[in-house]
Amino acid sequence: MYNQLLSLPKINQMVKAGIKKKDKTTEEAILQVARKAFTQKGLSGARMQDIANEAGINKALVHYYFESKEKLFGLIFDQEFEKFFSSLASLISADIPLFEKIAQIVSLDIERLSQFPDMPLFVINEVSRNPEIMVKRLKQLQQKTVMEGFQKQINSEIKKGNIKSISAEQLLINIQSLSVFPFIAKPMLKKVLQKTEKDYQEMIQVRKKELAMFIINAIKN
Amino acid sequence: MYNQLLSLPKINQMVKAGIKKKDKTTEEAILQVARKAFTQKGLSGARMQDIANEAGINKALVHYYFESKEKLFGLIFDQEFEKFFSSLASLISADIPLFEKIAQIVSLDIERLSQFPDMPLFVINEVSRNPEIMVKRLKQLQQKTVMEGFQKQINSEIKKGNIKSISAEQLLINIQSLSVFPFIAKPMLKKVLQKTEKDYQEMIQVRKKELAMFIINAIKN
DNA sequence: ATTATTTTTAACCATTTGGTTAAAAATAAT
DNA sequence: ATTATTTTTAACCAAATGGTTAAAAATAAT
Repeated sequence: MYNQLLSLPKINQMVKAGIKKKDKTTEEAILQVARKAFTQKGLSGARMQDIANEAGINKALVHYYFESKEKLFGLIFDQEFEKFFSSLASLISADIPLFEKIAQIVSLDIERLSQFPDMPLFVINEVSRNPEIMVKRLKQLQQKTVMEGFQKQINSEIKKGNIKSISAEQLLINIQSLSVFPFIAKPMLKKVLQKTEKDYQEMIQVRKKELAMFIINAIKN
Repeated sequence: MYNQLLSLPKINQMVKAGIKKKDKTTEEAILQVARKAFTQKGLSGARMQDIANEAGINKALVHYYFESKEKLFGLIFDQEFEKFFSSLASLISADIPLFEKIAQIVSLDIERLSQFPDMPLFVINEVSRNPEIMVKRLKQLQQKTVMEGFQKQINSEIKKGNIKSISAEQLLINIQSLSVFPFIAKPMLKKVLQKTEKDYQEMIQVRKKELAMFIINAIKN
């Protein structure tokens, strides 16, 4: 890494991209095991040495590719944060009937959470530990417009007498609570409810079917 | 601490308790700052030196009173875990009408969570990191009987046609999700919804009023 | 007052941790 | 083939970390 400006693997590979097929294996192997380490153990719990070992490489190589633990963590966090909110904003803004929208949000949430079960606790944790981490990531996500649009849709349904009075915020928090919490609290709930992994996943599948109706019933007149 | 069997401060003070008024200040000061450190930073993020500093004492004194980081952590975890589940089990088993029970659970939850906002994320985190930690704590909590009783009450309401079909488990998960999640995700939700601390607390108060009705509406016929 | 006991501290210690360096190995460019 | 460049490693390093020890200070017992 003696040419700091031009030779950083990432920049280099970006430049090279398209010209020759990139050998991403090392860099991607690191990212893969780093994601696992950070999402499972958090920033302070993860160890650079463990990441190197599990990637089957020297620790210095991790620094060669990603400079510091914080930088590597930042990349992982960005990606997981993206997973948390991606497609949610556009769904909330979508021009579809409210009840259908609720069903789609729940469905999307549970699919996404089944695919990335460690993601929500990781994101919530690191934001709790360091709220500033969100600031730069939230810029493009123009939530104001999104929420205002959603509130309008809800107000319209209230006025029509289709649903009870509720704020867009509270409804959204309710939907996310009901979707996300069972994944965040999974290890605890598993023990408390004395469920096997299979049992728990079946329970989640039942939720996927019932949750939308539960929410719709809660607000409909 | 040269008399390992008899002189450990805790044992000693227990023996002395009642005879002369105990000077618990040091031990309690440690517990107080340790709770803050562990609940905010987790087991791996908390530092014994920080705990000593914030308690205004030498680090060796922390070990004198609590032996090791793990032991100290264990004490804190037990207490926070207790907060999480205490009074919930008895409320679930209480012989009161279902809708009233739901309202009381929600009310209890939100009061408890307002008082100990760091507790749920802490417990969930540490259980996620090390699920075995729950095993010993869960023995006395004979959940089976509790859940069976609750299911009977629900089945009875279903049979009477008062509520829609739902399992005790799913209903309980729903209640806890809706109560706990806004506290766990507070820093994130605060940023996303662009709320000040005051705004957020007001939002929680609104929830406290509306949540029980939301749940009851969701299940009632 | 003297002794025994408990509490507190300063100074250490071994290990872990994130990070660096210089050189070697592998690959690409000429 | 030779040189330049990139990738990888072994060996370090300084700081941090959980923990220990021996002695001092404070308190209690006699």
